[in-house]
Amino acid sequence: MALLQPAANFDTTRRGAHPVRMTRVAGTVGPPARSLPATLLDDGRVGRHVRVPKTAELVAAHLRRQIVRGELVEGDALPPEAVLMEQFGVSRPTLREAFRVLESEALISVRRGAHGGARVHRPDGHVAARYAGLVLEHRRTTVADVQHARASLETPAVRTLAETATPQVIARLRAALTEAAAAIDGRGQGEADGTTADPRAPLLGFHHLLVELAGNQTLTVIDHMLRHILHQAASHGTGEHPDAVGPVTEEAGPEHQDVHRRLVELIERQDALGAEALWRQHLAEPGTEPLSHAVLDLLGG
Amino acid sequence: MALLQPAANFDTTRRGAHPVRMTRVAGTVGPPARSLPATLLDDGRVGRHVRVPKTAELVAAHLRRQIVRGELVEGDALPPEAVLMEQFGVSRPTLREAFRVLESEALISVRRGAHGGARVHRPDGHVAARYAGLVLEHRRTTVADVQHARASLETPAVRTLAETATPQVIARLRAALTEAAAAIDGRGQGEADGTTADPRAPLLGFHHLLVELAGNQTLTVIDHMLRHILHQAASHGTGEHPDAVGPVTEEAGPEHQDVHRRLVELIERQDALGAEALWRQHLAEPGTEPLSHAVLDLLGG
DNA sequence: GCATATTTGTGCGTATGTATT
DNA sequence: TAATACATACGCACAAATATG
Repeated sequence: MALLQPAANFDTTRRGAHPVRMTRVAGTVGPPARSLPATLLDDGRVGRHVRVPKTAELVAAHLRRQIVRGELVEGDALPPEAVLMEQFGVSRPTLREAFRVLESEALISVRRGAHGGARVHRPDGHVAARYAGLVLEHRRTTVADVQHARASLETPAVRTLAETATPQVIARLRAALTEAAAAIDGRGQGEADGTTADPRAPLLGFHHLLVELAGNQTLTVIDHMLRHILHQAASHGTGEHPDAVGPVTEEAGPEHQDVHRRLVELIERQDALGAEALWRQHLAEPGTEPLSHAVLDLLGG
Repeated sequence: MALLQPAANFDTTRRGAHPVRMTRVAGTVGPPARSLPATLLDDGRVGRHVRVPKTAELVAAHLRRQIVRGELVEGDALPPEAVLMEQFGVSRPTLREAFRVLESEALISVRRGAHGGARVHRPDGHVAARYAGLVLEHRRTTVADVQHARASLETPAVRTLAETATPQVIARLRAALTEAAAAIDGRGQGEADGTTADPRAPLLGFHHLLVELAGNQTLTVIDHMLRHILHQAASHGTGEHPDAVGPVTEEAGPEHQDVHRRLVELIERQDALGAEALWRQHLAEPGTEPLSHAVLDLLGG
C-alpha cells in the first residue's frame, strides 16, 4: 500500500483561495509500508496545449502503476478514503472517480461496510479481453472470426511446442490427457489451470494448455483473452445456453481425444511439421469449426 | 436492465423532447433525496450475494453500450451534464464518475469551456492494447516475447493470404511495396492505412498489412494491439528514442524490401508453403529479431 | 478584453450496507 | 437476535478554471 506519494508539482497555478492542496504527506503512514520511488507525474512539460490530465486520472494512474509494478499485490487493502484523501490531497469525489476507474479495470474492488474499502487485484486478461471484445463487437466481428483467430494462434504454438518439448512439458500434456479421459468417463475433477472452476475444465483447457506450454507469455495472454471472449459470447449472446458453450469453445468428443493423444505423441517425437499438420487439419474439421457466423454480442445484446 | 435503460438516443442532431425521463424521485427537498430508488436497481434476484453494481457503473455501461453498438458514433456530442443528470436521474458526482470511466476507456473525451462537453470516440485497439500491456508488464514479459508473438501471428496470416489471394489483395501489396520503395529513397507520402500519420508508415506497416489483408478481423485487432504495445515500449521504455522505434518494431533495410518483394511474388503464385517458409525464415533472422530482452515497461518506468 | 457556457474540484451532510459485539 | 460502529454511496451547493465568441 505504500505511502501513496501523490503529485507534488502541479503547475496549474492554483491560488491560495483554497487551503493548499496536493501537498502530499510524506510520512509513511500505512501499516504495511512499501517504499515508493520518487515519481514525477508531470515532467514539467510546458508545451502541452491540450490534454489536461484530470486529477482523478492522475490518482488512478498512480495507484495503477503501483499495482502493475507489484508494489501493491493481490489482496492488499488500500487505506480508507479519508486517509487516501489526505495522502493525495484530493477531495472525496475526486478520489471516488479514481476508484471507479480502477474498479472498472478490475484492479481494485471496493466493498462498503466495516472492514470494507478497496482491495487490490492483480491484472488478469479478463479486462483486456473485455476491451478487445468491445472493439470486435463494434466492428461486427463474428464468432467464427474469433475462433479462426484462436486456431491461428494454436498452430505456431504446436510447432514451437514440438520443437522445444521437454520431459516436463510432455508430462503435463499427458496429465491433461488422462484428466480429460477421466472427465469424459463420468465426473471430472478440477484442473491445475485455475482459470475456471468448471468440472469440464480438463476438456476445455487442452487447447489453452498447448499455447501456455509453448512458452510465449504474450500468446498465452492473447489466447486467454480470446477464450474469455468466446466463453462470454457463448453464454451471453447465443441465447443464454451455458450448456451450448462446449461445442462453441472447444470440442469434447472421444474422437477428438484421440487426435489430442496423437498430437502429444508427435510432440514427444519432436515432429514439428507432423504435429502442426495434424493440428491444422484438426482445427479445420467441420465438426470443430462451428456454425456460429453470428456477430459477436458481448455485454448483453 | 435496471432503470437506466430509457436513455433514448443522445443524437445531438435531432434530439426532440426526451420520451422517457428517468424515474427520478421527485422528493428533492431539503434533506438529500433518496439516491436511486431500489425499485429497479435490483431485479428481485436473490442469488446475487455480492457484486452490487455502483450507479456510476450502470450509467457508464449504458453509454458504453450505445457507443459500441453504434447508436452513438464518432464525434457525437453528448448532452451537457445537467441534461444527462436529469435523463439518468443521478447526481453530478455520479455522472462524473461514469465520465471518468468512459474517458479512461477512450470512449469519450471531455472538454471544458463553452461548446465543451463529452464527445464520443469509437473504440480502437489502443485501449485494449493498454490493458493487455498492463497484464504483460505485470507478468514481467519481455519485449522479445511480444515480438515473437507478433511474428507467430504473421505466419498463419501469410499462409492464409497466399491461399486466398485475390487480384485486389495483390494490388494492395504491390502498392505497399512501391510506397515503401519510394519512402526508402527519400521522402515518403502517407499511407492509405490511416492508422498512423508517420511518414514512415509505408515502411512500418507492411507486416500489419499482411495480417490485415488476411481477412481475419480478430487477428488484425490483435496485431494492432501488439504493434501499439511495441511502439509504446520502444518510445517510452528504452530511453525515449522515437528514432529507435524502427528496428524494434519493424525492419526498414533494402534487403528486407527484397524479402518483401519475394513474398508478394510467392503469394501471387499461391505458394502458401513457400510463402510461409520464407516469412518464417525472415522473421527468425537475427537482424529482425532484436536484442531487447528487457522487461516490458509501459506507463513510464 | 469581456461575457457566457460548461466542466472541474471541493466541502459537507445523509443514507445504506457490513462486520463486530 | 439486536445494537453499534465503521466505511462507502449518493446527494446538493458553491467556487474556480477554461474555452468560445
